[in-house]
Formats: sequence, structure tokens, C-alpha cells
Amino acid sequence: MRIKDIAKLAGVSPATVSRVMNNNGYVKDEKREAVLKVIKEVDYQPNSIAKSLKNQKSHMLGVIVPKISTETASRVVSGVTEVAKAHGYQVLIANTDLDIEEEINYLKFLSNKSVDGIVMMGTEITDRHLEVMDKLTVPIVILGQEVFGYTSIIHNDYEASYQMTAYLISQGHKAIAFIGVSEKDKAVGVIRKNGYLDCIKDHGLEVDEELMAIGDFDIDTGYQMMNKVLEKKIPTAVYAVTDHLAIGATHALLDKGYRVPEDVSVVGIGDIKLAEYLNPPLTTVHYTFKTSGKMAAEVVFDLIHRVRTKGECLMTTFELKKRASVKNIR
Amino acid sequence: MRIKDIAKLAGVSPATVSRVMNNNGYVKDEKREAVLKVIKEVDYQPNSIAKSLKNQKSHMLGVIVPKISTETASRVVSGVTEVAKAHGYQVLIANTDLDIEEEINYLKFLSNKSVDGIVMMGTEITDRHLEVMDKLTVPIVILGQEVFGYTSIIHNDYEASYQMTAYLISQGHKAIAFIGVSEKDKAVGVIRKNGYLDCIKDHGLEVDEELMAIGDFDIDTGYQMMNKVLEKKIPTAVYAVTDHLAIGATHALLDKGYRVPEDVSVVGIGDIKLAEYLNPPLTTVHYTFKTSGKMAAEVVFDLIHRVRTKGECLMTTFELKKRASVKNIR
DNA sequence: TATGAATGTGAAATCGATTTCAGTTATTTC
DNA sequence: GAAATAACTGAAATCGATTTCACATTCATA
Repeated sequence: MRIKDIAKLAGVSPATVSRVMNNNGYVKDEKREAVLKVIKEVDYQPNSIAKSLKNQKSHMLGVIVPKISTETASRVVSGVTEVAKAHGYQVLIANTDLDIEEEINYLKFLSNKSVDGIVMMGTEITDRHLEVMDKLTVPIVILGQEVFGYTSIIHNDYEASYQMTAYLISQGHKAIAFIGVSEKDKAVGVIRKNGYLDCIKDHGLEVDEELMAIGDFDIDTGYQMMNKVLEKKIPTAVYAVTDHLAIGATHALLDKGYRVPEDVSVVGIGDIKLAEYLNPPLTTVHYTFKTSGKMAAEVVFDLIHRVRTKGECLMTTFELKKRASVKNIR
Repeated sequence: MRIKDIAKLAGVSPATVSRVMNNNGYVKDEKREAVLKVIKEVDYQPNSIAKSLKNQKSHMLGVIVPKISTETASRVVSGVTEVAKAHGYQVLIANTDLDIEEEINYLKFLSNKSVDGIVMMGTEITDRHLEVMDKLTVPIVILGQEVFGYTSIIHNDYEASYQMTAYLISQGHKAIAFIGVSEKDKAVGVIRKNGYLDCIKDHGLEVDEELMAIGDFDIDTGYQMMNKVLEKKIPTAVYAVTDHLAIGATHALLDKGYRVPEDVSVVGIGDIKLAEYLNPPLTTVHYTFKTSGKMAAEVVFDLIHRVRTKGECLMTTFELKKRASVKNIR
């Protein structure tokens, strides 16, 4: 069923059908009714691709995520889809599986008019990214990393990291192990580490390299890094930069016979859904990822509608979730 | 940059540019090179919407999920995107947030030529769904529920449920509580219950209504339903039809002072990522959701390419994960 | 009742690609 | 060397909607 067919059935021209559908221009009441009747009868749905071509907008938002099957990414996508829906938009998923080449390909692909705006969950932003992003004609919002000249939404990683470390210190901990990730990821790898380091120094404690380990993002890495630290020193608390790392670390501790939190306290960052159901419930930082996703989408729409200018950096809030995995040893 | 501009720059007609881009038809080598040179120079990306309109295919797959922010859904989407990518396809997400109206709207929307195929993660399939699905011109695959006349991919819920119950019985359990969900969800609400009931009967045990409770899908419901059962009876084992319900049940037990698994064993279904990191690690059934997603996508492509006919019902495998949450009391 | 404004309508151009069709040039084949 | 075939090319139609433009009708106002 094309607009032509509807026009014929209703005894009008395609132009009139279009005017009825989009509610613009003059149409005599009787013709409008006739058209609406036919539309209802045949359950006519206009071809959205033809619409997109003519209107030069696709009513689609692209979301580039490093790994859709993670809790963080899926929460962000959930937020984005919610806002998109409210604007009558669809969401196109680009799942890069942490492949930088893919990320760049998707940026290129999404730019050639197939979406009206892009939300990118950033991990590592390289010069190649910037090169492609410079040529982009559609608005883009980067989530999770600050990129100069581009609209970014970041979590207050520094402050969260600092406060978490300060909390451990306030509970009497001095030997606080740090389990982090590669510096390629600015937000998680660099900023969270800086928060930890600065806090340690500000409180007049020593930074001890032997208490620090760097690895990947998964639970298993947390396990291994914890063991690596335990070979040299036994901390009273462990600060892992993600909840998954914290879970891995906890298991390494338990396997070595240490009790959590009686012997060693453990904290993470992220507040995954199950954090409070772990045993012991994990002390962590709650980032509102769904809210970030919503915010990112709102901002993209602002950029699309030109009610906001490119280049801002917004920050989302966080909340320290104090749970049983930390013991006061003061 | 349109194909016309490229044509002008290369000193040929748009038709020739198209022939070069799509590698069909005759083009003299020198012209081909000239065109390719220009394409590379200006980094020309053809407008995919115009392509879609002319070619009558969008190279997009629609995925309808009840709630993208769940582990199950995001794993399925991950599988679908992987296969889609391999076929040069994009994935459009339709997140219904468990709203049936939305599900039907999306079915309608996706059908009008904006996607070439649909994967729907089904929960409850109503007559309204069927009515809309009957009119669909694009292939659809339903994941998680069997729908007569439509291609479905289901998890072997009956067998999984039966085997899990049988395992508990084999460990000496006789009073096995059941925490289920509404029968609106055929697969989880009806089939898993039947697996439990049949297994109980087949082993000559009594079905005890007081050991059974039905509720929603969330952790909290698991907690409440467990408490409801505990008011009447104290089982030696609890079979919850999802891992989240099992987690809720475990917490209810712990809060009431029972130890798991020393006093009461607990099992779930689904094998969420953290199941093995819970304390105690949860005995559960591992469904390969990502694999199901992949399979669903493959089947959609088969339907698109007409190398498979509509109406089949495929079944995915599962694996019983025996972990510490079950105690042998024989 | 004339005259301008408001209302109403459809033919045709447009969005950016693909493809048919008709015509031209090069290459075989007899 | 003529005829048949293959290689090549671009103008124009097409996909299905929207919108301009030109024209027709109704309505209000002096």
C-alpha cells in the first residue's frame, strides 16, 4: 500500500493524503474524512524510508556501545531508548565488542544520514576517533569520557574515587590495595586512580606500589590481581575500580582463607544490580547509568534542535553505598 | 556529497558511479579508477536511506525485547548484533518495558518496510499479537515462546525444569518449595511449573500447594514468596524458576535464620553472570541466551533468503550447573 | 457587486540512489 | 570486410513520500 493507492481509493491526489497524514495545509473536511476512513480501513502505514529520504531525517538515534551484554551498557541503552521513544525516535544499536576499528566504522556508517544523532559510550578515544568525529555532520554526545570540543557526559569519577578512598581511611584503613585498569581508559584507568592517589597523599599516607595492580575489566582479572598483591602484602582494605573486579578480589581473598570484611574490607565502583545481594553486600558507588543514558539522549535532541551548543561537559551524580563489606578497624 | 557530485568530479554519469560502487555492469578500467579515486579522495559514503528506498531493503533487523536492561535480553541482543554484523546488517532496538501495547505498536511500526526481519523476545503472546503478526510481510522469529504457525526458538524449559527437580530429589529432598511466576508467560509460568509438577508426581511424591507460590519476576518477589511459604511449611529445598527469584528466596531464608544450603537448599534457572559468585554459588540451569540470539538472527536471515520455511520450532540446549547451594541430605 | 484574502486541490519536482533502455564503440567471427 | 557479438555509457524512469506552484473556489469586506 502506497500513498498513491490510498489517494485513488479516497478519490483524491497523493498530495491531499499527505496533507491529511501530516496535518498541514488546507483540506476540506469531507475529503479529510474520506482519506482517514481509507487509512483506517486498510491500516495504512507510510513507508518510513521514503519519508526519511524526503524529509532528510531518519528519526533514528545511533548508540555505540562497547559491549551491550554488560549491565552498564544495557542500562544506558535502556535510558536512551526511553527518551528516544518519547521523541518518536528509534534506536539503532552499534555493538563494537571493544573493537576500536569497529567503533570508527560505525561512526562513519552512522554519519552518512542514517541517524539524526549519536550517543557513544566511550572507552578509549584515539586520534583516529577524533579525525572521524571531526567530519561528522550529525550531533554526537560522548558518555563516560571527557573529550575536548565535543559534548560529553561524565560520571564524577575523580570525586567518587576520592570519597571512596576517604571513606576507607575514615574507617581506620591505612594499607589500602588498589586494583585498577589500563590507562587507555581515561575515566576508569586514569581518573579513578588519581582520585585514589590524591586522597592517600592528602591524608598523609604513603603510596605503596606493591599494593597496586592493573589489569582488565573482568571478574577473573580481579581474582588474579588480588592474588598478585597478596603475594607481597596483606592490605586491610581493597579498593577495586569496578564491582566486578571487587567480586574477583573478594573470591581471591576467601580462597586464601581471609574473611571479608573481618580480615580485609573490599569496595568497588558501579553498584551492579547484585551488589547488595552479594555476601557480604558490597560497598560501592552508585552511578545512575540509566539516567546518564537518558541525559545523553536529551542532550542529543537538544543538539539536533539547536537549543544547545556543542562542546559542553556535563557531570552526573553518584552516591556512596555503604554496605557490610567494609569493617571499621579504628 | 551525492552520487551526482562524484559523477561530475570523475567526469562520468551517476550510472557509472553506481556500477563501480556495486561492482555490476561494464565499466572501462580507466573510468573505474577515476571514480574510485574520487570516492577515496572525498571519502564518499552513499546515502543508505536512498539505497534502501530503491533496493527495497533496509539492511536492518528489528529486535523487540521486553526490557533491555536485563541480563537475558542484553545477551540475546548481543548475539543478534553479532550475526547481523556478519551479514552487513544493523540492529534496531525496540524496548517495550513489558508493555503489551508497545509490543504491538512496534510490530506494526517495524513491519512497514523499515526492517527486513524481526526477532521478538516473547513473554506473553496475545490474540492481538497474532492478529498483527498475521499481517506482517517481513519474517519474524519468536524467541522464548512457542507460537503455532510462526518460527519459534525455545529453551527446553520443560526438560530443564524436570531435570532440576529430579536433581533435588536425587539429593534426598522431598519437601521442595516452588516459586514461580504468572501463567501469562507460557514458557516460564506454565512449562517450568509443569516440569516441576510432573517430576514430583513421577517420583511418587505428593504435590503440596502450601509449598508453592506465584509472583513477579524480581528479586523482591522472591523474598516475599519465600516468606509466604515459610509461614506454613519449612521445605528442605527451594526451586525458584529464575535466578533472581532464587536470590530473593535465599535472602528471606537467611533473614529468618536458616542457613543455605545446610538447612535449606536453593536452586534457580537462568545462570546469570553472578550466579557462580554468589555465596553460596547458585545451582542453576545455564541457557545460552547469546547463542539463542545468534540462532534467532541466523534463522531470520534464512527466512529472508527463503532457504527455510515459516513455522518451525527449534530448541536450544541447556546445562545443569551444580554448585554449592544444594546439599545432599540423603 | 467588485476585490482581495483565505481556503482548497492536484500536477509535477524533489530527495539520492539504482537500473532499464537505447545507443555507441570495440572486438570477434566467418 | 561485413556481420554478429561483446563491452561500455548516459538519459531517464523508478522507489514512496513531501512540497511548491499554479490555479480554482469560497468567503469577507468595502
